[in-house]
Amino acid sequence: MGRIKLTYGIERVNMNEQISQAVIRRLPRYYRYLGDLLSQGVERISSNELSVKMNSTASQIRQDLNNFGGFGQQGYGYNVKFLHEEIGKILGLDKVHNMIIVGAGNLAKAIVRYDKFERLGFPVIAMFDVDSKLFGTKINDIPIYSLDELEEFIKNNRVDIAALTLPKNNAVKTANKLVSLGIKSIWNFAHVDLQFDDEDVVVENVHLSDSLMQLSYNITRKCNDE
Amino acid sequence: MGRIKLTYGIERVNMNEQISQAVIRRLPRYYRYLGDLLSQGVERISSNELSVKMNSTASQIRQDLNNFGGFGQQGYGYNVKFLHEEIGKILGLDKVHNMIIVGAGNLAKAIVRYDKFERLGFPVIAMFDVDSKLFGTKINDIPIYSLDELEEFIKNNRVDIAALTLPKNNAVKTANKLVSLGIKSIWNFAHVDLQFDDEDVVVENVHLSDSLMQLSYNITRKCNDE
DNA sequence: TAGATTGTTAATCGATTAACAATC
DNA sequence: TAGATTGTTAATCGATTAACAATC
Repeated sequence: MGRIKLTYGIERVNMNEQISQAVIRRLPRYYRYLGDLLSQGVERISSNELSVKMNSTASQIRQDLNNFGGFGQQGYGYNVKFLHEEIGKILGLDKVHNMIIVGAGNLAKAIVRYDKFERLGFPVIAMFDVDSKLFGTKINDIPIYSLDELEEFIKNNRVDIAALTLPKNNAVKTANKLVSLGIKSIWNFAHVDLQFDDEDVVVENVHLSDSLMQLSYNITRKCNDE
Repeated sequence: MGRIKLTYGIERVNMNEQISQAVIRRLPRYYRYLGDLLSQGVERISSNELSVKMNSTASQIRQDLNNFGGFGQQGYGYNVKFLHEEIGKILGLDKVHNMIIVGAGNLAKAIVRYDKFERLGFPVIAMFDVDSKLFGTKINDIPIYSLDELEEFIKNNRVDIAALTLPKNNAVKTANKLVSLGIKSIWNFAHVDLQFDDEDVVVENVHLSDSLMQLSYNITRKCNDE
């Protein structure tokens, strides 16, 4: 089911065509829902059934998926296991991405102790901080080094992602240092938008306080509605 | 500057008109940039100057702001302090929102220890967990109670927001319980999309692994580009 | 006043939804 | 085969950008 379409699908994929961020934002969500279906033992699903579960539309799901290829089969729908795997590949989850965390505070601790990321293929291999009291200690078996050791570490280890969990004022400086050392992707939790001239560097900004303010806006709006 | 327009602006505001989520998502960002300008001592700014700083367009900024009123002045631009305050009000930051955290794990610890949220008007007033070893202990002076005490606590204290930082499998059940106890807004970190029939309940889902997968997609895409 | 910049309308662009022929 | 459901084109909707008269 769908296997034969795979080759066809893959051939159709044109990674150079720009795919909208709106679509990309939805991919992890598809992945999650398909994972849930998989663990429930569901074998196949139609775009319509999935749209009901996801509070979306069948049209949107088919459009989104067809950006990457034809993963379904007329009259049948989509094979859950196959589609889950394919979206995983699109998201790069078939590869391991080594991660370091810069700034060994509470958020870093939360990330390193949360096994979900490791299971998805994003193991934390080291943490860095400026606080000398932390040097040599470990959290969840992951060592904390001095920021001064960053360069050497990056030389000797493959680092795919650097998570930045440090105060706003140090974030830009540290991010620039990371990029100058060859880091190509940054998962930024500092409350500042990072941007780089280098087109090769990708950044994902996570602003928890922005999220909280959005919630607050919606609370406020509800109160003012009749 | 702009003061006179204020009354006019406020009168124009129609909270019942639906404002798009795209606009709302940008509000905290405006608030942040204006806050930075404020602390830099900048007094006025034009939509064009701001658009350069924010990597946006002057048109979009003016359109966004005019959803809520006319905050600027022709020939002058926007008064930074005034606009910052006004956006703060729109976001509900002029009020205090008491927050509880359900699930006293590492992420909860990170939130409660991060003073930024308190400064924005979102103090954590209590935490709850199922682990009896934690009952009666405190983190950052905030007490941890048993989940069984939730009902009584909510009766005796004003709780505006409940942050959910617990495993996926307990999240839905706990969220339903919270809503049944009268909680109207949930900041959800569990890896599941929460939804409620009750229109009054607002939810903000924060999916860190979705964010990480988005980053991963962009890494993968870069590699495949020529 | 002249210059600058807003608020706002109109034009464009892109994303979502609808429809349906293709096909399993 | 008949029924179901995709892949894909066309229509619609909404969001962004451009333009400009209003006005400080």
